[in-house]
Amino acid sequence: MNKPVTIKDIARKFRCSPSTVSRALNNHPSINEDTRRNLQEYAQKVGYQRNQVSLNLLNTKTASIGVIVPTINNYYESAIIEGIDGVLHPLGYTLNICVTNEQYLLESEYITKLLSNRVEGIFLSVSQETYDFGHYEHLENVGKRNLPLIFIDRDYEGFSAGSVTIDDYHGAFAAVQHLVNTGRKRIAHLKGPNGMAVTEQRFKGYAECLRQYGLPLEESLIINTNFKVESALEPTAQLLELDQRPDAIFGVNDQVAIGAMKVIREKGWRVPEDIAVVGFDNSPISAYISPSLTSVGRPGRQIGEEAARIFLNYPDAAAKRDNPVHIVLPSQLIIRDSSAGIRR
Amino acid sequence: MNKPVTIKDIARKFRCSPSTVSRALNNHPSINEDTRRNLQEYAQKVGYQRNQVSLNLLNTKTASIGVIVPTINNYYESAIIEGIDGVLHPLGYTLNICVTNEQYLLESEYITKLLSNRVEGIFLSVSQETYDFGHYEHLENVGKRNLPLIFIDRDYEGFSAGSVTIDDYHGAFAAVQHLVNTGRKRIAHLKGPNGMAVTEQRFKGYAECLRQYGLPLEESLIINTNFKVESALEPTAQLLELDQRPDAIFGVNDQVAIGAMKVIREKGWRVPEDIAVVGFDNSPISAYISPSLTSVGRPGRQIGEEAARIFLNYPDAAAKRDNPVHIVLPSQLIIRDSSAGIRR
DNA sequence: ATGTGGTTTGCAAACGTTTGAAATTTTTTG
DNA sequence: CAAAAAATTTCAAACGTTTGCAAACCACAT
Repeated sequence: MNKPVTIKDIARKFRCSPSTVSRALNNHPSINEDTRRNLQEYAQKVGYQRNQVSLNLLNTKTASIGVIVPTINNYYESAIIEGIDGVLHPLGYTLNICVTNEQYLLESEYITKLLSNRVEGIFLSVSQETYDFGHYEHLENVGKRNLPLIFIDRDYEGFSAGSVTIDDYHGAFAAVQHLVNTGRKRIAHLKGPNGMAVTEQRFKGYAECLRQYGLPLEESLIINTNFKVESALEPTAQLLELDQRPDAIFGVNDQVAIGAMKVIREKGWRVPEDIAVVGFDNSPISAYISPSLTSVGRPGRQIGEEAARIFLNYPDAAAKRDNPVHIVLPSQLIIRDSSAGIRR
Repeated sequence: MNKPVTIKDIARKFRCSPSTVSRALNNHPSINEDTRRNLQEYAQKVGYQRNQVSLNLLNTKTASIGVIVPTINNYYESAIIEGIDGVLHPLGYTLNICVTNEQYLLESEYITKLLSNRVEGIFLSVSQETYDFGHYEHLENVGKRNLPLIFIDRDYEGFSAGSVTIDDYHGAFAAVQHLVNTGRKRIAHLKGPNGMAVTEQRFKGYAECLRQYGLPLEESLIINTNFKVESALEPTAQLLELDQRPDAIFGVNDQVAIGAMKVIREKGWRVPEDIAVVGFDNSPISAYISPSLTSVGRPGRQIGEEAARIFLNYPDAAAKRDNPVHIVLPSQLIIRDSSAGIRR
C-alpha cells in the first residue's frame, strides 16, 4: 500500500517540470520525441496512474452518475442498471451504484454522498420506507442544485423530475382479464405493501378489471405481501381456507406467485386446474418451473435505456424541472401453463 | 444544473475568508458564535454541500473501495456485495460496484478506473474471459501499488493476493455422495465452462466421489453449460437420448438444474423417481419450486464479510502480498424432494 | 500609553493535474 | 555570425478545502 507515483515524482527524477511530464504523457505535440518516449517508458515502468481525483477537481466534473436502487438481488433491478450502463458507459460515464435495502436513512445518506461527490445526475428508485413515510426532504438539495434527477421504476409525483415507469395498471388489468376470459370467477390478489406505487397501480388494474366484468371486489381475497417468496405462504394458506376458495390468484410479482403455487400444491390442489396463478415480472425462471408461470413482463433494460436518454437530453426544455418528461413503458402478459385451460 | 455553491462563494458574500467559512461549517471552537450561526444558516439555505472531491485530493484518500463482479443479477453475487457492505459501510467506506459481464476488457478497464480514482482496495471476482485466456496483466499495476486486492469467489493462484472462496470440491462431493447413497448408479454432470475454478472444483468433487464408490466416469454423462438455465436444455435432451439413460443429474448450479428438470418432465420422465436432480447455490427459489430442489448452499454473505475483514487487517503480516490469507468456506448440502427416496 | 491575555480572523501552503502564455534553447536563414 | 524562426520547456494559476501559524482585534489592568 505504497503511495501512488505522481507527475511531480517523475518530474523530480528527470529534473524537468511537471508540465513537461504531463504533456509527454498526453502526447502533446510540442514535446521532444526523446523526452516523450523516456518519460512514457519510465511512467509505465513505475506504474504511474493519472490521479482522476485531481482531474475531477480541476475540471469540476466527474463523468459519474449515481444510481440508487432498493435492491440489486433481482432480475428486474439489475436489468435496469444494465440498461443505464449500456447507454452511458460508451459515452464515458461511470455508474455509482447504491443499494438502499428499502431504507429511507440509507437513501438519504447516499443522496448526500453523491451530491458531495459531484455526480452529474441521479437515477433514483425510491425505497419502500421513503414511500411509506412520504418525506422527500433528502431531495431538496438535489433540487437546489438543479441536478438531473430521474425516477426509475417508482415515481413520486410530489417532486418534479423526469421519470420512466412501467404501465403496471394495464399489465395487471391484462392479467386479470386473461383470468376472467378463461372462466375464473373468484380471483384473489396477493398485493404488495400498501402505499407503494407499483403495489397500488397493480391493485387498481386488478380492481378495475373485476368491476368492468361485473365481478365483486372481495376484501377477503386481497392480502398484503412484501414481494418475497416467503411472504406469500401464510396469505395463500389463508385464502385456501376460505369457505369460498378462490379459483385464481394474481400475485404482485413472480416470487409471490411461486410461493402461492407451493402452498396450493401442498394443500392438495392443482395448478391450473383448481387454481390458476399469474405473476408479474416474467423473471427468467418463470418459464422453467412446473407448471410454467404466466406472468406480466416488464422491460427492465428498456427502462434503464430510456432513463439514460432523458438524462442525456436534460438541457432540453422538455426534460427540465418545470416540465419533466414522464415515460410509461407498456408491460406485456405472457401466458404459460399456470393459467392454461378454459373453464366453464 | 447550476454550479454548486463553494466555500469561496459564501466567503465573498460575507466578506470573510474561506478559512472562516470552513471553520464555521465544521464547528471549530475558535469561531465567533454569531458568525458561526450566520454562516451555517446561509450555507443551509443555499444548499451548500462540501466538495468531497477536493477533500479526497487534499487528504490523498477516498474511503472508497472497488468491487468487481461478473454479474449482479444473481442471488449469490449480490449476497457477497451485501456482506462486504455490511462490514465496511459502518466504517465509512463506500463501495464502487463494477459489473464486467464476464468480459476481460471491461474488467481491465474497471481496474484502471478504480486505480486512477484512488480506491483503497479492490475486491475482485474474475470474469470468465479472464479465466479462459489466463492473462492477468491488468493486475500488474495493482501489484506495483501494492494495493489490497482480495479475490472473492473465484481465486487465481498466479497472483499472490488474499482470497475467500467456497469449498466447491467437498460441496460437489457431498452432493454426489448423497446421490450414490440413495441408490443412483449413472450420475450425469452438467458441468460449467471448462477452465473456471468453480467448474473444475465441482467436477473434481464429482469425479472423485464416483471413483471412491467404484462407479465409472463416463464421458458421455458430462456435458458443458454456461450457468444459464437455457444452456441446460440441449445437454439434458442429449443425456435423455442415451441408450443408457442417467438416473441422476448433478447440475453445476441451480439454474442449470432447473433447466434440466424442465426437459426431464417434458420428455415424460419423473423427478426424482426416474431421475434425481441436484443443483448448487441453494438460491431462494430452490425451496419453492416443484419438486423442491436439492442443492449445495454457499454462504455468499459470509464470503463478503470475510473478504472485508481481510481487507481491514491488510497491514498485518498475515495478509501481505508475500504470504496471503486464503479462506475457504464450507458449502452445505440441503436435501429436498428432487433427490428424495431411496432406490434399490 | 503600555502591557497582558484572550478571542477571532486571515494568510499561505498543500493535495495532483492541466494549460495559456512566457521564457528558454535550438535550428534555420540571410 | 547575427537575427529570425522554430522547437521545447517552464511558470503560474486554477479547481475546493483544510489547517498551522501569524496577525489583528478587543477588553482590561497597570
